[in-house]
Amino acid sequence: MRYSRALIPTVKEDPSDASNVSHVLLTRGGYIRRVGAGMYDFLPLGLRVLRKIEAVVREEMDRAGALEILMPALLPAEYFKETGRWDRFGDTLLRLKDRKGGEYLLGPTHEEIVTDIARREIRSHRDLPKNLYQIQSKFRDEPRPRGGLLRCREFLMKDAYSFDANEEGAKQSYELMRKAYCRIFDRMGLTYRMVAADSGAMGGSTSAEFQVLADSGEDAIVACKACSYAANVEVATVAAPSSAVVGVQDKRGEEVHTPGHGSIEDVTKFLGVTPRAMLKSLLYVAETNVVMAVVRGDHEVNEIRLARELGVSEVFLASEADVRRSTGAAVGFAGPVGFKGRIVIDRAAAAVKGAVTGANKTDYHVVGVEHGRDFDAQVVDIRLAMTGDACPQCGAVGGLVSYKGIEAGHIFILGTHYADAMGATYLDEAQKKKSLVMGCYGIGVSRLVATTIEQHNDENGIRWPMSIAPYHLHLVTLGKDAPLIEAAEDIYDALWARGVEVLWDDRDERPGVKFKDADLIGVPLRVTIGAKGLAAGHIELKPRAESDPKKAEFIPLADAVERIAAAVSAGKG
RNA sequence: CGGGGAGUAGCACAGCCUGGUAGUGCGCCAGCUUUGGGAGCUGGAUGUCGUCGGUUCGAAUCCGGCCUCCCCGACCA
Repeated sequence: MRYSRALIPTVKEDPSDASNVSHVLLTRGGYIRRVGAGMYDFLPLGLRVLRKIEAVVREEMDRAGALEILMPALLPAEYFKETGRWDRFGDTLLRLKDRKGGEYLLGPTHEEIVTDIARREIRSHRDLPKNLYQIQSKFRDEPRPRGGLLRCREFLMKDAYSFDANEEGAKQSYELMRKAYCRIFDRMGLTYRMVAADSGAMGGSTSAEFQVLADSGEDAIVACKACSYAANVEVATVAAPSSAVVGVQDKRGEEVHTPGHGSIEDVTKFLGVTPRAMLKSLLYVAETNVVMAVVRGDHEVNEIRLARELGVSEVFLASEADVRRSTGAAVGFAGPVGFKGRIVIDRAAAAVKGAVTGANKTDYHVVGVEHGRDFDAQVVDIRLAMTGDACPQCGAVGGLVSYKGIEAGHIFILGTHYADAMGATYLDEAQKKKSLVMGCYGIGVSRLVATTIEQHNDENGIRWPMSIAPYHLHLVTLGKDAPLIEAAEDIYDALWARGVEVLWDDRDERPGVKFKDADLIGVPLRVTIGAKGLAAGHIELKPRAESDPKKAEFIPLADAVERIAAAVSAGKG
């Protein structure tokens, strides 16, 4: 593609509405434009990247034996009513009506539709296993779209659904997908972790998230340095504390005046104790009851684990009014000693001797408190795992490390939930009717465009991995003399003939403009042809990853095509 | 849904407090000069000031309703 004929509207200034790197660079590099909240145009460059990612995903899905189909994005409501998700999905579902008042939705995911295919077309155990997938636009009325392509209301997703005769078969299908997913993310050059995750409300028995590590990620995960353990903090467990933390020993249950010091940070400074020696008491509303959750001062409550321990589906942090009502004190002064109500305490907090905690009296704390001696509470595992914690799997002390991740893929074994709800059955060898056992496997294709940039960028722009770059090579010509243009045309044609996708900046622009745009766009290899070099019989090759412009490699004109083609195929991996 | 912020030229923003008919930079167009890391000079084009209503002789500016967008939180296969 000749730049002069392309549509690559690069922008010098950061767009005002972009808050993360990928959104800024995709906009500045002329890849995407915002149409509305959570809706984007893919301009030519953006679409090329999207198609490259699709191609990688498609190749690996096909390699794993999955069969590509295409289901509609516009769906009749009846299918979602059949499984109850018409109601359960709530406001996230984009609903619409046709001229006759019939109810429809834009598909947020396609379990119902694919299960309908299965119940109509799969009848015998001989038809199994099957794995059907599609790459299709999905629609979700997100409460808050954000991050450019990272969280959209319309986005492109690859969703696959496996059908097996039994749980054992489903596990094999799941394992195939797990391997395919690893291949996909490896090929894209991403640094990621496969983590244990919350199976969600859909009743999945086995599931894993593929989290691409990036500081801008919305998900928190922990992984062990010493073994394979990795989990979303929502489900991560922590090895029980091996030794007690000792705080203030010479006092027992003494009240101290701590005027205006309600936060852990304030109190530790004011009293000269460490956060580890404090008990942080948080009040939660579980259904209609107020429950106190106590964790160590340097720990955070894992609300998902807390809800499970309490046997409810979710918990909410109590309002200021609820806190005052149940403790008789302002927020910041709650404590387990003398608290009237249910108390649960994290194992680590229960092991603190001589702790400092709130006195349930505004502006007062108690010093020298101990679980079991000064108050009673149910001991549970309710804290968020964090860097430095012991690994729950191998026990390595300080083995866990926290990361931020972007969820790029999620694989589940669903069991017979949908098959049961929709009557998707098959006949086994004994002619017995049985429910199909399903799995589902998603990859956020459009999200991956942004996710990759979150991991591959520098101060000058994007640095695409070769496998999904919009072009393999960015050819920059400096000058417009006939011999130079002819040399460029020869190389350009020869490279395309060799399968190298070349973007040729043939614009009548100053060198600085061309170099800046090249860095911003982020094509992995750059070749510069200048008058001086050409006179000396060479061109210049520089990888985008090399930030020092002086490190460019000079290549004799005669070897150029061969060398570049080799560099491209090497980069393709 | 709670809290905060913003809608003025293609983009980024100033002007608003203290009402008098719109400006800067980038980009765009033309010319001259320039040409290895976002050039210089000269000239030029471009605005329903988000929208509806109110106050006023007069509204980008003051007041009210609505819409949209962004950020933090909540939410989230």
